[in-house]
Amino acid sequence: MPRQVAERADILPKLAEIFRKRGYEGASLSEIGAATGLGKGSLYHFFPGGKPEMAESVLAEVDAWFEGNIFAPLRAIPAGDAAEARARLAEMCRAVDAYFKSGRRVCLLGAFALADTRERHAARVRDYFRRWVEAVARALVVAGRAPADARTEAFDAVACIQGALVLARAADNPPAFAGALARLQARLTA
Amino acid sequence: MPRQVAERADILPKLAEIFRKRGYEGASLSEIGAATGLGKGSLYHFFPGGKPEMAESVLAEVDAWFEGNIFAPLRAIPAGDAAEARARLAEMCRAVDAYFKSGRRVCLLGAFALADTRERHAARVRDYFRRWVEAVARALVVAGRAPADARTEAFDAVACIQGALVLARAADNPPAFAGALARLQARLTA
DNA sequence: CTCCATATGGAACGAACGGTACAGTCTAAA
DNA sequence: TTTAGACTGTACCGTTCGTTCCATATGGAG
Repeated sequence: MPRQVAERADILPKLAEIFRKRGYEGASLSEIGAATGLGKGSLYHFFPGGKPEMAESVLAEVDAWFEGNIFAPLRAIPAGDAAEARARLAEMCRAVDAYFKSGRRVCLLGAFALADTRERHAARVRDYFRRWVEAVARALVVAGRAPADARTEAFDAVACIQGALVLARAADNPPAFAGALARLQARLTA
Repeated sequence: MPRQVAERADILPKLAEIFRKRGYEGASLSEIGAATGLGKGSLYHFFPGGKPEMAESVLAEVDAWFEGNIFAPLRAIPAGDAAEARARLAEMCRAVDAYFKSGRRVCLLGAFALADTRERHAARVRDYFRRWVEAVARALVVAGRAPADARTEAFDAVACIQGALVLARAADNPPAFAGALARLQARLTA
């Protein structure tokens, strides 16, 4: 194999960062080139499908991270182990706080859910949030909630996270996100 | 005065609708022209500042609507009248549900808080959410909460609304928004 | 009717867009 | 040392962007 100066995997985080900062439509190829340090030739070498493929790849990577680090651990809680369920829900809050850098980072899928790219990535965004809510609901059932209550509480929990991100970003007040997460953790593990 | 076929006030709702649907960067002048039924000449006649002025005017109008219909009523609750405070908090939930068309409409300021236009409209977005949270907190204090609790609960309430909008939009499931609002109302008026 | 400010559509503009083409650079294997 | 092919920068393409400009239409005031 010839040289491999840049890796697709190295580019994706930088791509994610610029899509977060500028949005899909707002991120121009020249900006992307500047942010990644890659010329258009390299960009189109790694992403022959152009900007749509870049965005899709970024979403897939973010989705995979959440699937592995957030959703799967919640789903894998042994039935009946309420204490473990509470522990993993608390761990979710910690991991979410870390991922979003305590409110300094925006949820790309949340932003794409609201903005112009809704149509384009609707299926992936829908699936991401569905799996998140279902994983939390599963954990809450193990923790002792009635299934119906667990579902609404899980919805409200994920909504709380997303809303706190919006408000923390709007107020430019990252600590507010951490505070909201702490209260959420208390509610979930009550 | 010569004819006035179109009014600035008539255009703003249509502008808001297209910014909601396509985002700031995604909404092109030709789309805006098609959506409003106005040529570029008319558009630039009403908004000499171009697209930035259009967005700013829309945000100002939305902000004014919330100020008059949501924030002010909450702020104006007579001190000590806990029952009235609960009633107006319930009325806020009803008005919010109506405004967002039960989850079929997106919060423009929330979307702008996350997306590419963050820098441009940061001050207005920050002020909007700050006034919202403070108004709810004021009502909660009158309803009997301790000031510190009222502040965090108000933050969580507005976050819940914004997050529910994100999730309802992502899942393409408007009723989920109404459900979240109903639960929020129950919590606030408890 | 004549004015004239207001309102309007659309042609035209430069700039920037996303995307393509390709010659050139470099490295690992032969 | 040669060579195949992964990588890279850049010039360039057609398109569309936001904006400007202007000829024209309109309707109340004089």
